[in-house]
Amino acid sequence: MPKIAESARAARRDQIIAAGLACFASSGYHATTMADVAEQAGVSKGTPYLYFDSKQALFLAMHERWDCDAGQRANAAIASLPDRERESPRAVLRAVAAAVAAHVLAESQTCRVLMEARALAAYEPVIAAAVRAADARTHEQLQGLYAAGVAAGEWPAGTDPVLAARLFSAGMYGLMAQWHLAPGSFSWPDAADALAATPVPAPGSLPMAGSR
Amino acid sequence: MPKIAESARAARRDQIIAAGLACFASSGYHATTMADVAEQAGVSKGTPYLYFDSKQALFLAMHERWDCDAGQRANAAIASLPDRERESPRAVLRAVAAAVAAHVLAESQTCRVLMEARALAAYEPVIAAAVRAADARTHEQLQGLYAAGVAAGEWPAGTDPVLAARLFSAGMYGLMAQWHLAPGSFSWPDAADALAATPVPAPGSLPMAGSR
DNA sequence: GCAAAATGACTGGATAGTCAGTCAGTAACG
DNA sequence: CGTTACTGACTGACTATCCAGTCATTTTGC
Repeated sequence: MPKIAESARAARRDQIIAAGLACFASSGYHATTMADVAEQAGVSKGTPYLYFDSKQALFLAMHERWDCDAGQRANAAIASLPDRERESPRAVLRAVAAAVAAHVLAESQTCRVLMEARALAAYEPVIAAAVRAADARTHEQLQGLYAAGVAAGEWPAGTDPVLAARLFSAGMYGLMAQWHLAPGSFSWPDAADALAATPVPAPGSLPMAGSR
Repeated sequence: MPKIAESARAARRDQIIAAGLACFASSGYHATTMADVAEQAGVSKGTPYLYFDSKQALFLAMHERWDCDAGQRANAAIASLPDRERESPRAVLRAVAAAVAAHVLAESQTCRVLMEARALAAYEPVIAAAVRAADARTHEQLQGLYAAGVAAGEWPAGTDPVLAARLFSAGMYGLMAQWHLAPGSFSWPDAADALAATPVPAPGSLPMAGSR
């Protein structure tokens, strides 16, 4: 019944996603027209709608793809660690940070889309849901790492894994934003590694600063 | 010769900026029309163009306004510290972090606009320039604080003030992004304070993690 | 040969920015 | 002081353009 092989259909879908990636990354979501995407993909204006219900649906598909991609990279980085280091949550976290840094350097297009998704999330509930879901998964893994690290004595006792994970992901995201604003203005690997290695004080562990 | 007093003109300008803030914060830059802004301000569709050349110019004016506001808040927070603490760079940094946290909680509208400006900066060179300029100023102050803190022994010797400042601002920005994505999901004051109190390892101070 | 895939002209709606005209406030003049 | 001439702040209908999504038609794969 398939007019074209399943694989051909998937390939065309990928082709459109790739075109969307190129367009959205170089011009942003709003400045990109579906006609741009179609032209970039070398198909007619109607074809993308045979694979995606709407511009937003195409964007969401791309976001999902990036998410899978980044997760695979991180997992590959963990898998490639020597056994000895894979036992150390801190070493794992640093490997993940390094993998993300490498990913940002190698795949700036997909990162642009990730950043844009976050921006769009502020006003588009559907995109917000997708971003939140991706965030929740990342967060869970990070919390697990920090919790294990605290248990192993690699971070100070009393460190709050939830807060630590939040600060780590916030820092990575902020670094990405800075990188896109001023590419090359700092060393990604150094910054990412510093973030992964930084101990996070438990809240209240230091006396509250003065008035305010 | 002006038909209206200079003060009246400034008031009208402010009125339009305020309307823009409300509209851009609630709907975002692209979804907000100049007609929306005009209606919100209670003026006709042509009036905003008597005060701003374009939609983008209006947005830039708002961004500048926020920037001044935030800087003033931070300076006020520093000024209100007891003398003893004002001598301590770390205490100053924590006060600034607390001020920013308070600002985010009290003025979520302006923060939304700041976030959006960063997102727009990816594809709008004029906005990018404005954001970069604001960033550079912030960064300079933070670096000064960290440098003074290292000199005073409040951060570990060898801490790189530039990297530390970058990680702090990245963290604050990332926290803002998380807050907008899931408001109320964490304690801003705690997170901001942890960020300000965190020591940042010098790059290379720890052995590089595994392969890659 | 037929059904699905692809096409591309088309539509309906939206919007940034313009401009000819209105009107309120000011000043100059008698 | 009252009238008139003038100025520029303000208005809102208008235009030129753009674009997401549709659909009748053609092409293609099986």
